[in-house]
Amino acid sequence: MTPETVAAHAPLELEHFLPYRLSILSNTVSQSIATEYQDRFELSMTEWRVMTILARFPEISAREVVDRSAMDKVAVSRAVARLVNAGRVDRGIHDGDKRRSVLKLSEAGWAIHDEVAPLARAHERELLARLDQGEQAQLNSILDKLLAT
Amino acid sequence: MTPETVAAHAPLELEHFLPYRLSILSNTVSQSIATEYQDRFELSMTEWRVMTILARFPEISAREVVDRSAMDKVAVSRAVARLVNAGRVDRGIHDGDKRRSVLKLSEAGWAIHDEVAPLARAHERELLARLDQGEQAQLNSILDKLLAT
DNA sequence: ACGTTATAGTTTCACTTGTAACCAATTGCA
DNA sequence: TGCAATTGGTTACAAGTGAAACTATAACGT
Repeated sequence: MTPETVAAHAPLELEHFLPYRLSILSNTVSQSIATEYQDRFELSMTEWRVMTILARFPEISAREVVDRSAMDKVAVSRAVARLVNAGRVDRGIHDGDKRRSVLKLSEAGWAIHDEVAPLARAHERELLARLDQGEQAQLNSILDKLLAT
Repeated sequence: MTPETVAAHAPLELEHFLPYRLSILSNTVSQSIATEYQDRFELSMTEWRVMTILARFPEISAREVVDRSAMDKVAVSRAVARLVNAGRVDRGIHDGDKRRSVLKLSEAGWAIHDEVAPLARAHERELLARLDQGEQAQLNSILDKLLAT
C-alpha cells in the first residue's frame, strides 16, 4: 500500500474532523471534573447531573429530571436509587398520582452540592481562561447554533 | 425550600455550563454518525476509529494506534480482535520484535472504509452548514486553543 | 551472560450501560 | 362502567468498559 494508494481512499484525518475533536475535548473536560468528585464523594457523573437538576428544581419527579436532562430514564432511575440509598436525595410520592416520585436533595445532598458546584465552576473558568472575551462570546453563540434542536 | 433558599445554594445551570453543553453536542453528533454505520456494518465506534487510523497509517502496531488515538490499549486490543475476526483487518507480526503486531485494513476493510468515510464527512458538513464561514473559522481556532496539550 | 526492568498485547473480573420487557397506576373513550 | 392504551418507574439480561493481573518478548545494566 503506497502513500498514493492511501490517498486515493481519502482517509479521514481525525485531528481535523470536527466530531472527533468535540469528542476529545468534551471527554477531557468532563472527565477532569468527574474524577474529582468521584474520588471525593463516590459520585458518578449521572448522579451529579441529577443532583444539579434537583438543586435547581426541587420537588420534581424522575420523569421531569429526564425531561430536563439529556439522560434516559433507566439511567436516571438508577442514579436516583443510589442517591436515595446514600441518603443524598429524599424520595416521596406525588399526591394524587402514586406513580410519580417527588425528589429533592437532603441536607447531606445539599452539603455535597455546595462543595461540588464551585469546583465545577472553577474548572469551567480554567477552561475559558484560554480564550479572550471575544472568543468566549463566539463560542457561546456557536454552541447555541449547533445545539439548537 | 423556597426559591430564595435555592438561589442561596447557587445551583449550576446546566444549560449554560460549558462542559455540559460540549458533552451534549459531542454525544449527539457522534451518536448520529455511529448509528448509521452500526446499523449498516455492525461496526462499533471504537472499531471505526481504529479503521480510520489504519487507513491513514497502514502497517502500524496496536501500540501506535493507541498513541494516535485517545483510546486505551484494552479497547484497541478488543476492537482489533473483532476487526481481524471479521476479516476487516489483517494482522501480522513485526520483523525483529515478535511482541508487535503489524496491522492494516484488508480489502473488505477498505471497502467499508470507503463507504463510511464519506458518510462521516457528510455529517460534519451538515453540522457546519449551520455556521457561516467566519464562525467555522472561529470554531476551529477556538477548538485548537482548547485542545492544546 | 544473567537477572531486572520495561514493553506489547491479552485476559479476567467487577462494574456500568442500553434495550427491552415488565409492573402498577392513570387516562381515555366506547 | 369497563377495558384498552398510556405513563412513571423498575428489573433483567446482554453487551461494553476499565483496572489490574498476566504472558511473552525485548532492552538494559552490571
